[in-house]
Amino acid sequence: MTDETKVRPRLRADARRNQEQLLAAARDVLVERGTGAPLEEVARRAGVGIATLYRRFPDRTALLRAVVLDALERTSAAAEEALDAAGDGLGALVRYLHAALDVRVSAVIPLVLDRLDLEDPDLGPARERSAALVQRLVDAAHADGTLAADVTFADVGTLLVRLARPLPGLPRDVDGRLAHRHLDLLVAGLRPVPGREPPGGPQLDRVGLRALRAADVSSGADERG
Amino acid sequence: MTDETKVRPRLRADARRNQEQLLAAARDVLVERGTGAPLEEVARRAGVGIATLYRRFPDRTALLRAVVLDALERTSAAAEEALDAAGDGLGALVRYLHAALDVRVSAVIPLVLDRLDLEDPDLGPARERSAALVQRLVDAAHADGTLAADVTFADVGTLLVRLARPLPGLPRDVDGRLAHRHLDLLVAGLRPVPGREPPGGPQLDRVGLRALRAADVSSGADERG
DNA sequence: TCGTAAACGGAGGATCTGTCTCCGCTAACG
DNA sequence: CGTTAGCGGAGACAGATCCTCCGTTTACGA
Repeated sequence: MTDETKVRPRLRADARRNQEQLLAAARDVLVERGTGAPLEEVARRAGVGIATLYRRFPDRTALLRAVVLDALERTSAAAEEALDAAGDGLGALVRYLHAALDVRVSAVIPLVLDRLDLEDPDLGPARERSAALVQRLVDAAHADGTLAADVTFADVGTLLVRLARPLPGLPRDVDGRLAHRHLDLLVAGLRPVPGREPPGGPQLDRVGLRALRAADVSSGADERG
Repeated sequence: MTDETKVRPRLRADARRNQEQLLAAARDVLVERGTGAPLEEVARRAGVGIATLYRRFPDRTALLRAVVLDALERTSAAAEEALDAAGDGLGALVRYLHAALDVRVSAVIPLVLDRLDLEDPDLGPARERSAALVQRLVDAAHADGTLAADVTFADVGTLLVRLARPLPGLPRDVDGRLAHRHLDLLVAGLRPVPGREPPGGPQLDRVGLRALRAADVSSGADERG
């Protein structure tokens, strides 16, 4: 096994370091500039030549896949942690949301929906797993009555996207802290409030949300703030 | 005066119509694709030839300016309406926020911060006026105790941006209705909640927010979802 | 109804932007 | 200290976008 792993997959130390920096840079650039961002920008932010990027990731799709996979793994880990932790259902959900905010890309997965085949053998299961974990968090919070019954999986997911996307024009650290702050504010709105009339608009579960996305073929998704 | 106005500024009926459609299309495209979006897309969505766009707006900057100016006027009007309406402070503020959501562009001003000089003779005052009106809404809501004291002008403004930016991958009408729904949910978090511990993160007023933006020179803002 | 000037649309050349490869140089690792 | 994995960046290529020019269409006053 030592031999086995040594044979080829073992990268030279600098190569491994560069690969990680590329992934991190790609994560940031993806969130800030969208899926169409110049790869040279990714390389620059990673402090690496453009050739090094292409050496590791043969094309844009490969890079995006790697970023998304990484993000899914991280958010799944965060969700599991939240499920294990003691506390009420909403507490766990919010704990997860805070963690997911830090993994900025988690929120960004919808951005790549139309560029990547999410049903492929790697991504599909990872995505499924992540979604199932969040679903469990939502269910648990519904079950113990700490999450309002009319707040759905889709609400949680899309609210996370809204919070996680960077606000243009703000320094990154301020933006990040504001996101957590706004999540704190939002929490009160997720609790059941006795007399409140239910929120309007589409009340979508996981399936409903996915169906809508599949249906939407139009509109190139690239943004350019 | 009839003569006066007739002399030149009077556009032919079709020209005026086209101009309005261009503005509307530009608004949408700007929000969805950012400031770098192809102008041909704007023309196409407006149902107009590219030459017509260039005839009305000599360059990208002129078009962006027109869009922003229009947005500022609309949101100012909405704010005034909200101030006039009966009801408590938070009610008025929320009423304004719902209206501003529909003028999607509110979300757009931060996008153009680095492309446009917001201090210029047209934009500066319009922006000032709009901000002052929102400030009054916030102050009034603080004054009558319906808005939590630790929720600031900057929170309101940036939350609006978060809500107004379209979620990629969703049909437009669903996206819009979800935004209103999420605003409904958020409202509970804006109310003063007796025992609650204050939200963390930067508590910025209008001046503080603007200062941060001015400081931030880096990062091209274009997105490409 | 008709004439005229305003307005329109879109083809297409110029330009800009980003992709991705090739190859000489650098530095890990044994 | 030699070998070779790995690096960086110039630059040819491809595609997208800009923006003008000009023949055609249309609003509107007479």
